[in-house]
Amino acid sequence: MSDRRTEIVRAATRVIARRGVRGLRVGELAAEAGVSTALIYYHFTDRAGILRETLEFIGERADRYTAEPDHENAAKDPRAELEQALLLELQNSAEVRENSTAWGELRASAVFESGLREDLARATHTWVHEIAELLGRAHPAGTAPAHAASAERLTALLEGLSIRWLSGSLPLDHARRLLGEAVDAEMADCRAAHR
Amino acid sequence: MSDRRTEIVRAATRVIARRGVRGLRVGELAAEAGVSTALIYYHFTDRAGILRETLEFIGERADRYTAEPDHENAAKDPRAELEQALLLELQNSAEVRENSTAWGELRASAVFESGLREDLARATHTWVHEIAELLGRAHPAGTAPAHAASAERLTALLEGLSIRWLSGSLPLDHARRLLGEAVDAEMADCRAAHR
DNA sequence: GTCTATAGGACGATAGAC
DNA sequence: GTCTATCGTCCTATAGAC
Repeated sequence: MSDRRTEIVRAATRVIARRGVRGLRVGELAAEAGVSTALIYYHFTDRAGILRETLEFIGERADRYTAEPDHENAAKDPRAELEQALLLELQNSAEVRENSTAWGELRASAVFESGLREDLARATHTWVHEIAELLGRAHPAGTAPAHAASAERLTALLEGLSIRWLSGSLPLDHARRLLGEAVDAEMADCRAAHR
Repeated sequence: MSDRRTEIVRAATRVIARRGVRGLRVGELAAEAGVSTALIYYHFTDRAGILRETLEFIGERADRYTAEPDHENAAKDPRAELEQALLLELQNSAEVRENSTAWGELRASAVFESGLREDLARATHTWVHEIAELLGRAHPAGTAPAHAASAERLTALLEGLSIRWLSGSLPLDHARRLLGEAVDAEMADCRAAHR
C-alpha cells in the first residue's frame, strides 16, 4: 500500500472518530488528509471503498494493539497481562478514545451494511481468540471451551462498557472497576463446577 | 401529543431500525407514515427534531418494555423472571429486532450528539435499577451494591452481545447461552467472598 | 391539517489540465 | 499523482393552494 493511501486511511480513522462513519464526508476527509477530493477518488473507488479499507485498518490495528505483548508482565504474571490487555481499551487518552470510537462505529455500521460484516466477524474472532489464550495461560485449571466462552463474555462486556463510557452513560473509572471484577469472576474456580 | 405526531414517531422508529439514524430520510419516513414530507415539517421543526423525539420515544418504550412484569413468573421464581427479562431482548422476532436495533442506534448516536446523552443516561439508569431489583429478589444473600454492580455488568454485556448478534458476529443462540451463563455466574455465592 | 411542487444546498463522483 | 472546476443527484425544508 502506498504512503498516500495509508495517510488517507489514517485521516479517515480520525474523521470517523470525530464524526462517526455516518458523518464522514469525503470533503472533510480530504481536508483532514490535506489533499483534494479528486485524489481520494484516485486512490479509492468510492466512498464505500474508503470505508471498507479504513474499517479493515481499524480492525487490524485493534488486533496489533491487543496482540502486542507487554513482556514485563508476560513473563511474570499472565493474569495481570490479561487484565491489562482488556483495561487498555478503557483509557481516556486520545489514541484509545479514537480506537474505541472507531471500533464502535465499525460495529454499529455493520448492522446496516452487510458488506462490512465478514471483516468485522473475522477481527472479532481473532480478538476473542487472543483473549482466550491469555485466559488459558492465566487460569490453566479451566478447559479450552470454558476459556473461549469467558473470552466472548469479557470482550462483549468490554464493548458494552466502552460505548456506555463514550456515550456518557458510565464514568470511565466505574467502567474499569466493573470490567476488573468481571475478569476476577471469570477466573474464579467455582465457575468450573457450575453448569 | 396528537395522534399524528405519535404515528410519525412510531414510523420513524421503524425506519431507524431499518436504515439507522443516519440513514433516516424524511421522504422515506413520510412514505412509511403514509403522509407527505410537508406534513412532517408541520408537526416537527426539522430533521433533528424528529430524531430527538423519536430517540426519546425509544428510550421511554425500552423502559416500559422491561418494566412490564410477567406475573406468571414473578410470583413463582424471581430468578426465572430475571433471566427472562434479559433474554427477552435476544429474540429473532420483528419487534425485538426493531427495539434492539433502534436502541443500539440511540446509543451509537449519543457518542457524537451530546444532546442525546442525558435522556439516554436516564433510560439506562432506570433499566439497570430494574435489573438490580430483580437480582435482589432472586438472590437475597447478596448486598445491594453487589446487585447494582451485577446489574450494570449484565445489562452492558447484553448490549454488547446484542450488537454482535445484529452485526453478524455472533449467532443468536450462542449469545443467549453466553448471557444465561453470565446470569448464573453473577448469582453464584462464591462471588460474594471475592474482592 | 394536509397536500403538490419546487427552491436551495450539500454531497458524491468525474473531467480534464498539469 | 495531484490539482481545480463542475456535473448531477439526492435530500432538507418551504411556498402556497385547498
